[in-house]
Amino acid sequence: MKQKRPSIKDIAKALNVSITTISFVLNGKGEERKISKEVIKKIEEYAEEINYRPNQIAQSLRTGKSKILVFMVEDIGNPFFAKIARIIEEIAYQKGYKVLFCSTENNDKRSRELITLFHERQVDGFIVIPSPGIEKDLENLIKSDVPVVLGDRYFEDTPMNHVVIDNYGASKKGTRHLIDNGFKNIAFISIDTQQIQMLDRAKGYQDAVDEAGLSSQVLELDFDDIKKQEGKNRIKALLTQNDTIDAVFFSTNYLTLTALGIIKDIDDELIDNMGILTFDDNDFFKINTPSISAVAQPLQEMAEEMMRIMFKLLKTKEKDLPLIQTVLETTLIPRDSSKKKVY
Amino acid sequence: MKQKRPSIKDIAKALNVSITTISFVLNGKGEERKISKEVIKKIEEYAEEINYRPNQIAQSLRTGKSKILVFMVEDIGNPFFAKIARIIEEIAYQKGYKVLFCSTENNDKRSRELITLFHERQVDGFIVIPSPGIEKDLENLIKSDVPVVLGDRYFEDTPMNHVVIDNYGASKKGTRHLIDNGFKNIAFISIDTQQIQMLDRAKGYQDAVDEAGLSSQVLELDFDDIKKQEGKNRIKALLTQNDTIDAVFFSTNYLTLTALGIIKDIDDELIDNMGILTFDDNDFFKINTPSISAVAQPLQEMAEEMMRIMFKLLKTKEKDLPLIQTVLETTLIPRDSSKKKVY
DNA sequence: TAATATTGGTAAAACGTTTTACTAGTTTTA
DNA sequence: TAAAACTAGTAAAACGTTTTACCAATATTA
Repeated sequence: MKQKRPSIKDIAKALNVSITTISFVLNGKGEERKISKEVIKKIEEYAEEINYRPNQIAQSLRTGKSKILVFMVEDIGNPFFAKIARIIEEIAYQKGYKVLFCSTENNDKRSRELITLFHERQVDGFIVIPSPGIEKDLENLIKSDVPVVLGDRYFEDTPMNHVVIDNYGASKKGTRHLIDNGFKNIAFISIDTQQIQMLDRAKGYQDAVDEAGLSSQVLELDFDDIKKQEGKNRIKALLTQNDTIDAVFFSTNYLTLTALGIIKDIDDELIDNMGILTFDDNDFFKINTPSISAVAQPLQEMAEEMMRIMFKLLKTKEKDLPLIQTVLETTLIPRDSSKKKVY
Repeated sequence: MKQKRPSIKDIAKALNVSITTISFVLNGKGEERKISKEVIKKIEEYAEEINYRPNQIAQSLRTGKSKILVFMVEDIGNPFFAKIARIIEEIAYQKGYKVLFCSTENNDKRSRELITLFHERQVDGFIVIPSPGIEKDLENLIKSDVPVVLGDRYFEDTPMNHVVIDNYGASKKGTRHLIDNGFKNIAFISIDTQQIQMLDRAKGYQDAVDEAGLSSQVLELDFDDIKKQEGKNRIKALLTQNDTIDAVFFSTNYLTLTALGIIKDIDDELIDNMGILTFDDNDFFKINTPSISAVAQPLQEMAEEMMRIMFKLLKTKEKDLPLIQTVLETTLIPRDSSKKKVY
């Protein structure tokens, strides 16, 4: 027999007190509301005894709060995001929040639908890796008092709370590393997008190359083409037609895997003779032969900082909290793929 | 100015009809309840015009349904689960459901807490990769009419809906593949657990080896030790102290990464001279040198089947639907790491 | 001693739906 | 032509909370 969960009403009936009193006591407002010690004790004990749990849906309906956060990423199947998700999940649960994950595919339409969907569902806050064109939608969200924290990138024209890495610096440092190790003709393979994180990475590369008096070589792929033949062909073309290129720097993790495959495909030796550096570390890079050098983002710190901001926003009622915009540092992990080549 | 979302009441006021009528119409019961065509049209048009969206929280409170599913896995940061999660998410959204992901760490206590938590939150269904000791908890869930679908493993003593792979067959096939390619002393590295999927895999290995008249060599690690030094040491010990081993078969993805690192560590040539096969494919195995052979699970199919069962359960009111227990086939992907070695 | 303040609560509205039970008027049936 | 059936709706309860506004009884103050 499926018996229903006890509600406040049941307690009221059993103890012969009003539901108001019970609600006050159970929300810790007993003292404040001058409820006597005995009544408080009685209620607390009974609630414990029958293992009473408030119905969160009812609470949500009444208060407008759901204790649910949403984490919007490009693709939850991408280990980079999955790892961050894991940390966010952990922190949220500790504070009594749950997290919904969703994948936007970096697609504005989809992002918009998801935002609307979750806003309607009264989620309490959005942590989002934004697709390029949802600036306005996020602005509206913020206007209607929903906490929003951006990760990985931000909008130059619309200041919001965010945590990002120093993309320019990281990219410059990475490029310099390749230069320092003797590479003279470094290609930069990236995504064709106006998103700030990619622009900054491109700029870091460009400046480092310029300062060293070397020439630059940039290939920008369409986001949707990466995994398709089209994208593969373009990478292959770059690497085969231009045989002066002696190193490549990949601007983001989902390029690297595809590209490594192509490099192996072209020529088994190529991977050993070419300098390789990638943004975003991955456990496999360590064990690959050659092991792949990477610019590692501080996943743990990023997640922690995003959540710190989120909870700050959730706690305060003030609308005009000063923006928090955190910039974290990356770690360059030099491995075999970017070692000086000796001939 | 934050203006509140229109509710049914607002429509009622504007059109001068009762909220009952509106509810009926908006739920497609207009005809059935004999509401006139004009009224239906009027309501639908107005709802459209003001972009009315029902408040799902209120709906949930009233109906007891939340349109939320939960997907419980060992670790959402593990690409194997993250990939499945992605597919499940996709299917769920198409049907108007949202998905909460959570990581159990294969820990019973944590799993139990999560189950309680979500049950209280009225999630509509559980898709779960169960930790070993939560049989009873899941049983209770099912008794209180909550749809449950297990994935990856099941409980022998308590039949539930599940979708798994043919672990025995897959493991046997994999072992045979190694044998066919000339390996004579194949070690099986696995997790020390009584969970059915692992037992079946061990058995498949054992039987294949026995049938070929070869000797077996099994190493079982503690789940919690894998990433710690303790686990690493034991793998290392096996591979170095016993130098007759010419191939290893890893029973699950999270072993493989660690172990490959160790193999590289022991001796740079070792990885080329030893046969390697692993359960669970990964994009990196393709591009590793040597590329790693794998027993690939049909992620897409698994997710689809779990969701098919879930929706079947959600749709029916009948308590005693016959159990659906699907067994899917794996694909052996032979790559360089399991090729015949020629000396 | 009359007005005021404090103590220890409670009643009822509200959040936004769904759904059951009802109704007044019209049409059909016998 | 009286009863039955249908049409086109509506009123109100219910889901389980939180919170505002109130109250009666006692204690304090002027």
